[in-house]
Amino acid sequence: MNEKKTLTSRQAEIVDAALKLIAEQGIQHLTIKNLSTAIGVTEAALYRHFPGKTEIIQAMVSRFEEDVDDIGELRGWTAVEAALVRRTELVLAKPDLARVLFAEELFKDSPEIAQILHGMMQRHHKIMIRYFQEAINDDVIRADIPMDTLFRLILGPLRLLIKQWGLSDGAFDLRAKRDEMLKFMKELLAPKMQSLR
Amino acid sequence: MNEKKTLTSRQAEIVDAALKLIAEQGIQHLTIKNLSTAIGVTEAALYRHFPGKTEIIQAMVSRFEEDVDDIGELRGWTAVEAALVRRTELVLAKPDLARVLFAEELFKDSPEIAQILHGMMQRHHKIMIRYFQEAINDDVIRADIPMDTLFRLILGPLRLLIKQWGLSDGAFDLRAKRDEMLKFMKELLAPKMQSLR
DNA sequence: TTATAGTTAGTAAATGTTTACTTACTAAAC
DNA sequence: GTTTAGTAAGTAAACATTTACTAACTATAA
Repeated sequence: MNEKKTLTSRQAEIVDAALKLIAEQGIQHLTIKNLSTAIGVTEAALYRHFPGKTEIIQAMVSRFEEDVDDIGELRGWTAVEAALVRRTELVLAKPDLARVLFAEELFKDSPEIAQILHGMMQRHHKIMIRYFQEAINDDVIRADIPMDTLFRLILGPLRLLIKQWGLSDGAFDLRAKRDEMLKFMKELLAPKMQSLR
Repeated sequence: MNEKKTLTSRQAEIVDAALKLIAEQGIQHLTIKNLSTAIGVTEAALYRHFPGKTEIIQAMVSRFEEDVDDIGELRGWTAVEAALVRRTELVLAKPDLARVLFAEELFKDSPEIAQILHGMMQRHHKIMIRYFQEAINDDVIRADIPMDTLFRLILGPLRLLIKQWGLSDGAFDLRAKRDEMLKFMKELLAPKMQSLR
């Protein structure tokens, strides 16, 4: 559907700087001036690498997609856990990217970007629901919770955890809290009586 | 600590318009020009009522405080439920305000505003934790989940629910989904054996 | 009662700055 | 000797804010 847009090293550098700018100072400070001085060139130089600001933002958003999906061959609850782990590891590896990832409001302009994000969310939602269904079939989590509610009960806490971590500037151990959360989630969502099999 | 800043009717009108502008078009469109034309006056007229744009945003944020707190005489799990209900009702009653409420990133500028928001969040967190502790003492929810994790398990799903509702432009029944979520939350978080009492 | 002075809430026009973007030129690499 | 990646110096538009002025009230002193 979308062609892979391989970036030159300079383009990647620009996109990284843009990400960092937004993460640290908010989207209001993502200006051509700030971006160019962050890299150490003049404003005009950016236009050698991108046709305009919009395309820079687009390239930035597209970068999200690389990192989000793909859990390998896992399935069921194992896949759910792997997905949540993967997401927190992404946050730890690229905090700038992560801080922007959950801020869908930032891109109210430019319907193109909003649509990319929306598509990503839809896809993610679909995949997670599949894992949930498998986990239910495996009798690992209870079957009486509607899928959308289940999604919120699991992804909501994770998002809040990541947001708190970002706002606190990494003040607590994200991995530890994530593992703790996962442990309780699995226990809480387990079927009432695990007798029959 | 903070003096009550009673707004004139015109000031309130400006703040409302600002809120609406942000909710509908994002903070990028909150300009003096857009704001003034939304109200139907010239740009300069706004400066008769506020010293500058910063103060308008500040007044806007301050307005949140009125609506958030205060659950009355309730306590324990009842108070938790009431707090979550109150929040969704606020979203339903004032969608503009609500959509801005959860967008902390939008106010990275102006440390004053960030501090107001931070203070609000802290206070809210503290109150909720107190209710949780009461609910644990009442043997309504289990005692083995750390408070901060419990907070995320309960508030995370609510935030996600509201965010989804906002992004979907009110496409589903927020009250119904909230009640469903609350029902499952209470059941999931109940102590394992409710025998002794 | 009617001048006088002051306030309130507005305007039109101009300010200086910042925005994204362009043009013309240049040094070096292939 | 042409492509590549940069610069210096600009542009028009949008931005927040200021200025000088005005019309409609309001209180007060003659």
